[in-house]
Amino acid sequence: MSNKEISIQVIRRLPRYYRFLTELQNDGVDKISSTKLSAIMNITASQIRQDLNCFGGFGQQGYGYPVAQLKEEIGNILGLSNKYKAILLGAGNMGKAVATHMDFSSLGFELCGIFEKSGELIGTTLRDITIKPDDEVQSFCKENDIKTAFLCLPKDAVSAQIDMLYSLGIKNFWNFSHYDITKKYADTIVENVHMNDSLMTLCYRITQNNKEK
Amino acid sequence: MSNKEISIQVIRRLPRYYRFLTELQNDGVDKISSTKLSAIMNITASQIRQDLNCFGGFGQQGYGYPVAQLKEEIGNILGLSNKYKAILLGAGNMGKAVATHMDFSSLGFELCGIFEKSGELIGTTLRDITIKPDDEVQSFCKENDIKTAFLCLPKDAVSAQIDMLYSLGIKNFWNFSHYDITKKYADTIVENVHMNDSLMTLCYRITQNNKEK
DNA sequence: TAGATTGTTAATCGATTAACAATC
DNA sequence: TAGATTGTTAATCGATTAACAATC
Repeated sequence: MSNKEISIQVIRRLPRYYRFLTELQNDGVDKISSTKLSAIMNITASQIRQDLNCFGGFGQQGYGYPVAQLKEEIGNILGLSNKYKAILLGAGNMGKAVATHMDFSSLGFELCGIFEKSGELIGTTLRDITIKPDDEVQSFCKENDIKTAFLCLPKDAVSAQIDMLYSLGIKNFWNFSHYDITKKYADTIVENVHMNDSLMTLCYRITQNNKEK
Repeated sequence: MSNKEISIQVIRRLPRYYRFLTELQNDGVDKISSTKLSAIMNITASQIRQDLNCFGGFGQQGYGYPVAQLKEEIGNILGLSNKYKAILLGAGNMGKAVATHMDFSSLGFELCGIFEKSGELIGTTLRDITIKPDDEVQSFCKENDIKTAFLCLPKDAVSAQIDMLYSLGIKNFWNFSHYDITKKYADTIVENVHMNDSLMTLCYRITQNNKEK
């Protein structure tokens, strides 16, 4: 397996390919050329071919790409058939949204536990998972060999918990806070969802657009 | 005002600058050099100077950048002091999280209305806003001159509503669905929050990391 | 075989980094 | 003035696009 580094730009496009291929599959399309796909996805055919060839030759000259197979290949590259055990910290509105919205099993994860700092939420359930108090995180992670945490906590709460999580061997994070995990622990894998940043960007673009008129 | 196009990469870094500057300000720091800031933010000093100079010379040779002033400048560039009126469609878990989590007024927006397709949520309140039924969207937007919508709906629901929203003159979207708004209406401004894609990327990186061992 | 479309190399474009003169 | 640090130009690096030979 040749492990030449794939750029993060390419990786971040894979989910989008996967999504469009799933749609094509559902529409009963069984092959597609890079040119046609490029029209659907609003990117260049060159980029599609370059992207896919980072991982191997999935197409067939003169024919195109087999939709179902390509989708599966991309799923494999992403590792979506894994069941990485994860816990969710924070069962507030964001945690609730994450727990209920995401189809973890088709995204490579299994949500095993949900934790809250205390209060009336403890003991209630989300998606058949009983919310536990924070002070059980440690024992739970050890027992269940948890390596991944979804952090739906405010920044300060993350800051207060991160050392404990790291010491438990949890090094993979899906982070909704603005706490900078990588800065403190360089050997972690962190995907951030920064909703504030996204909304600020929208604000900028609206503001610019208004100026141009 | 010279309007040479600023690259989206630069724009997407502005919220992060803003965040770090806010922190520095809270810590009572009143000036900072690009070199020191680069160490804190884990980027190069060159990039900081290049980024900031897209918008003007905010620094002072031999001294550095005044923290409070620079923060304010970036806030102005982003347009955070605007109060763009927006409605939220979808008061499910994600909509609830968005409505309660985000401090819209410091992000350039004002949340004016929340709408749900019907059911028991209608009439309840979120952040002092009474949730209204979908069929009032049209009249509400006209009365209140709404130009922006936050879409916390599943893809199919967006697909069913987008023409109506567009016809009302709503062209700015904060979109949590995987519906491709820009593809249908090219003259819209859309910021997507694709949580699935983010989690898939995390999955990929974990999978890669496991392989390397 | 002829036509189509990939895989892949080469050219272009743009973003990041380095260097340094300007200047506080 | 000397030291520090910006603003800005130049160099480098990497990503995207174009082109085309390989091949189904």
